Formats: sequence, C-alpha cells, structure tokens
Amino acid sequence: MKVPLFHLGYTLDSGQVFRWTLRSGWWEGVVGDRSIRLRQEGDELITRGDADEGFLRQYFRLDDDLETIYDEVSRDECIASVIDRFRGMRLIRQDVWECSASYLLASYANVPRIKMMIESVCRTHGARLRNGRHAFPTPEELAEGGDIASCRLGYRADWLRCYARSVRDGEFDLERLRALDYESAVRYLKTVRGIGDKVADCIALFSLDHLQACPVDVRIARAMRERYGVEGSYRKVSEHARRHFGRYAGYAQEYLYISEDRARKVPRSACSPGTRTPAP
DNA sequence: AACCAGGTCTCGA
DNA sequence: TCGAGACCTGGT
Repeated sequence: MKVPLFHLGYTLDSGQVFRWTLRSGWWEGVVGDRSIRLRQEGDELITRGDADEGFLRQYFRLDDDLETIYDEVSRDECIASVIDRFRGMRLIRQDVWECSASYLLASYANVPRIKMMIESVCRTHGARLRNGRHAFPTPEELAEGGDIASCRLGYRADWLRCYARSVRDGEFDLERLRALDYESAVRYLKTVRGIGDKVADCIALFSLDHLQACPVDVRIARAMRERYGVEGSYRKVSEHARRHFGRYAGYAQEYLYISEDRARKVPRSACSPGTRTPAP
C-alpha cells in the first residue's frame, strides 16, 4: 500500500510498542491477535499476514497530517531539529486494553525487559497463533489461570492480575474510559493500582487519542531539564511541555524520546540549552 | 560489580 | 502538593 510521510523503522523502534522485532529486513509483530510482517520501500508499505489497509491506516495514524503537527509543535529550534532528524515517525494508535496492560508492566524496567515480560505473559495466557506466536491475552484469560509466577513480573504481577479482574468484572470500564476527556481519563486511570501519572499519560496518548498528553519518563525529564531548563514535579514538567508544545505535545514528546534514546549510542546531536524559550 | 530502567506506592512535611 | 525511600528483576 502507498503511505504518506511515514518512517516505519523509527515508528516501531520508538519505545511505544513492545511486540515488534526486526528480522532479516522485515518487522514482525503481533497486534492483538493479528500476526503481521511489514517492510517499507520508499512510500510503499509491503505487508504479509493479517494486516488489511484499513487496520494499518488506523494503527499507524496515517490520517494525521504530520506537516501540520510539525508546524504546530515547532516552537523552538531544538524540537524542530529533532523532528527533522526523525521525520516520518508517527504515534501508534493502540488498543486500550493491550496498551494499558502493557504499560502497567513497563514501570521501572527497561525496554528489553518489558518486551520479555510481555512475551511471557502472552505465551502463558494468550491464544496460540498459527506462526507459533501468541495473541495478547484478554482480561478474562489474564484473570483466570495461567502461570503468572513464571513470567518474572516482580511486584507488577499483582497489579496486572487485579487490573485484569477488575476489567473482566466491569468494575473498571474501558468503554467509559474511552468516552472521557483527557483530564478525566487520567483521573479515572489513576484509580487503578499500578497506574500513576506517567503510565496514565502513556495510555491517554497511545490509545485514547489525547495527543496533548505528555508522559514524562527519565529521558523526557532529562531532555526538558537540559534543553529547556525545566525540572521539578511530574505535574510541573508535564504541564510546561503541554503549554510549550501545544495541543500536539504528545508528538513532541515522542520525538524527544526517540532522540534521547538514539543519543545513548550515537554522540549527542548538539542542541544547546541556550535555545530555550521563555514560558508564556 | 555497581548502576540503571518508558514509575508507583507509602509516608511525612 | 511535594520530596524521600523502598522495590522485583534483568540489562548494560
């Protein structure tokens, strides 16, 4: 299929999703119960597996007008250069259940470990697919049996099982969540044990279309400190970013994230703190 | 071998 | 509302 401005590699390797791996030129992943393989050649996206065009258009937010978003968030030279470096990276629209359950596990762990935890949860609780991989388990599957102790989730195991049960029992209502505005959604999400400020923002941004959400993890905190001179409480940093970058702050956040991520290996792309702009 | 990781919870000011 | 400490576990 033909795609607009889009970079598959940056998008799948930006720490948003955890079930994709690059193997001999193909990105292989499972989304819900779809097993998919993808490869990009220019503006052509080549697909194998259970991926129809409509699904991919939704999943990769191909209807987002990136140029408009770039114009909107490019409030300073620093973010503009980061965007330029990773042009085409898109936010991914994830299923609310899979996204929330995944990020519940993501706390205080690095990406390789998060991937391991999620794979073992899928292997022990999810339906087996044709190619040997496993679907992401439903709340029912996760609430019932399965050897969750073998998944090495640490203290997250209780969080996950409790969350699955409360979703299964209708005590936590995903449909209700979907209907809420950004701030109400975050408030509701934080009633779940194991979901705090950061994870709630991730869920809001990655699965609820609240593009103003700006999750602040250690990398974003570092970027905001070093590049904008902003530090302090989660609320302070996150709200500053939201004011500074505007209604698409979540996009800006993801570009900062991937930039900080790549900067660990590659020497830092010089972006002096002097490019700071005054707060309104 | 330390230190860190897409943080949250609890508790005390 | 904010900061400090503890915390399962595996990468780096």
